[in-house]
Amino acid sequence: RLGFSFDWQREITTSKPDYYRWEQWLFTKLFEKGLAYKKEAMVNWDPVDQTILANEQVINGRGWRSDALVERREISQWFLKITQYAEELLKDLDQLTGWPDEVRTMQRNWIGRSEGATVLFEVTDQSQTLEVFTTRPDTLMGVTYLAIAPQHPLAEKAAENNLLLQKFIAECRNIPTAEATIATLEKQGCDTGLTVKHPITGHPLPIWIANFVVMDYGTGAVMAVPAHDERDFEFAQKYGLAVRQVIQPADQTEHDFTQAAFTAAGNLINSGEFNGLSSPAACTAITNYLIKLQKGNKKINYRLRDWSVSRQRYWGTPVPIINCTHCGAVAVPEQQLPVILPEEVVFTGAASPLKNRPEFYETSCPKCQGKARRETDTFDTFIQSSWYYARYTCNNQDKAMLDERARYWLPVDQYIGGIEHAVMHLLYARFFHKLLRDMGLVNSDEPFTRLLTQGMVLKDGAKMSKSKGNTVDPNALIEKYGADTVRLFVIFAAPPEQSLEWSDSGVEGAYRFLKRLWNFGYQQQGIALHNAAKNFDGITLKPEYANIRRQIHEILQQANYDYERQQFNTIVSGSMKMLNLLQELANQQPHTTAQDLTNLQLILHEGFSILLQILAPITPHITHTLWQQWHFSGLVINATLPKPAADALKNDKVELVVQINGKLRGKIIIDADANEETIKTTALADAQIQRHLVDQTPKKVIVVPKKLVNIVV
RNA sequence: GCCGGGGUGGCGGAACUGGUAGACGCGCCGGACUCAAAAUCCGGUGGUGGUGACACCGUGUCGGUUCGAUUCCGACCCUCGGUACCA
Repeated sequence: RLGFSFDWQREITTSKPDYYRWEQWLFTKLFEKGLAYKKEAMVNWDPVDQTILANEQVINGRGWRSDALVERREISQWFLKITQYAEELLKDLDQLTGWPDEVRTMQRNWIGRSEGATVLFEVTDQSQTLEVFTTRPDTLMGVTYLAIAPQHPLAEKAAENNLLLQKFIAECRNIPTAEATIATLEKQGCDTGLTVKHPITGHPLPIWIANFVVMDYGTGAVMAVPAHDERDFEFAQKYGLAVRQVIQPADQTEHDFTQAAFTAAGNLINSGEFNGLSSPAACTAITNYLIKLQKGNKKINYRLRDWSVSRQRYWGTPVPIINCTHCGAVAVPEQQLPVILPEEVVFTGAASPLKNRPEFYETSCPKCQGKARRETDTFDTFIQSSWYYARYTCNNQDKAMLDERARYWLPVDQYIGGIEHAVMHLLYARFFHKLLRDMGLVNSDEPFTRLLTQGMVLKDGAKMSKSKGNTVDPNALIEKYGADTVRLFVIFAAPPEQSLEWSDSGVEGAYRFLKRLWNFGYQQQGIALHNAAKNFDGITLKPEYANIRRQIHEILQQANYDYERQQFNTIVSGSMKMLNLLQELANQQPHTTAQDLTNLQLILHEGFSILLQILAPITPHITHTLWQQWHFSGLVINATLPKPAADALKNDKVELVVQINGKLRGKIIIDADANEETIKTTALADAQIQRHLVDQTPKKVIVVPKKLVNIVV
């Protein structure tokens, strides 16, 4: 009813096997290529409800329903190797010029490429080493301790005969997995009693377990340089660990190391043979030295982690894997796909019902034919949203995931979605597109050429949602005001990227405008008959008419620009201005000479056609009817927005603002082609300006063509 | 915490590349029409002072650059989105 144009023949349902079978098929191919693999990962475990919780379901460290303290648990999960595409996902952001800059920046930061080095520390009295990654090898001589994650194998080993450590590690098990929680945690640590040897000096350094070191980033261990890293500094202050300065600020100023770390680059001191080197030079020198000692290497590290795609939930695409005690994880053969999710299941309240359903999980190994167990995990729903755009092109293809139609249509010209999808969904979709490309299913590098991220709809300051009960039913509004009013209001309320505050009185305003438009169209209909075949060739308008026609074309010019930059709300305000202008002009008709009436009506005729064309995409129904009533040719919906006429935009007089010291003090009207000297003289001679300049001598006069004159005194 | 937005009249918002702050609309005030109301039309509407011409202040806060800052720079406050199992 709102006049949207959906092609329902292309409808897809991601929860049906004819859709999800293809992502099962893709997964088995990725498994063969080594791009899908299994590893242990941390989840939030609710010990009372005996279930895995999403981060959203953990509130202040407790389960949202049971209120029990959440525990971390390590379980085996399926991952896709998105990190193998990290470099390309990063590099290709440069070619996405049709995307908002902030989205590209967020993705760049999310991928988080950093160049640095790995350093190996030998653990004293143990035949093992501890590897760390650092972006600041120049600070190596300032390392005073090492910090490892509570889940690090070395932490567990150190705790074997240490009750204090066991207690600390146990406490850390109650930290939820969300990054925001970990990052805002009070920093806490515990000395393991173990030490490592500094790779260059051989000095012993203590190893601490720290609650803020995460296993997922780098190696789960960091070298701490409290003098030159804020977090290390805070930790060292708290536990009385040494602070050793090795970087001197480049401007030779003294830094107070009792207050804060000095984190900028500088020149090396207290670093033996590396003294005097600048930070960048030292990074290279120290890394090379470590390479020579075989105690380190250059390394590019990414913040981006591999994508965990298994979920221990029932409603989803079953992971197409069979676990065999002899053969390990085996992909379900193509001819056995899809693995259909049973829909008649019994919910027990705890684990996924698939786990209680032997007829689902009991199967045989495709390789050795022995007894085997089917995976009961399902896919993350981000998988479904990562390729649906491609499936629209060939939703009825039952022999393949995609066909030549996908290669014909893709990439998507214009994609629209909420800003909340700026990173995850859009990064996963880009990743999937590259996977599909590498399998020959699509032939472009990126899925979406242009991206518009729209804002949320708010009511009474809060996000409009069913759960909050603050929704507005569009049907009631369409019933009362019609589809065009609803469309116009929504477009007029805010630019699409901004959130939109719903207001009922705003709807009234939109309705009023359309009524005025309709009335104008009806009252002035007679004009259409006499002007259909006419144009402005050879006609000279009197100045006030030329002025109105110029304003009409200026609005048209602005509308062209606004459609281009997708700022639709100002197109509506432009249309309102234009109707005001036309109305004003139409009201003059009874008081006009016969000679002028012809020209006046010609302007109205042209102006109304422009107005309808500007509005057509926003209010298609009313403009369609008015377009026909006025006998304009074809259908307005097929018309392309006209460009402004050069002769209409021409203006021989321009208004210039006159400022004194940047303050508005007057205005002058002057010939458009007046030279700078004339402009200056006219401005200074202006009575208004003269009054302000009493007893003051201008020092300088700045002329900005077509805009203003600023007199500096 | 970190990453990315946003903050302008009573309200939604406009101001394109540093150059007239508040377009357009809502609301409100006054008027016309009407027995009256609704609808419609006309006028006014950032604040303070002034009869007035006009002056001063004003774009989250504080500071800076500039002839000139909503726009650029620095610091901060508030708020929204994301933070890898909400999607």
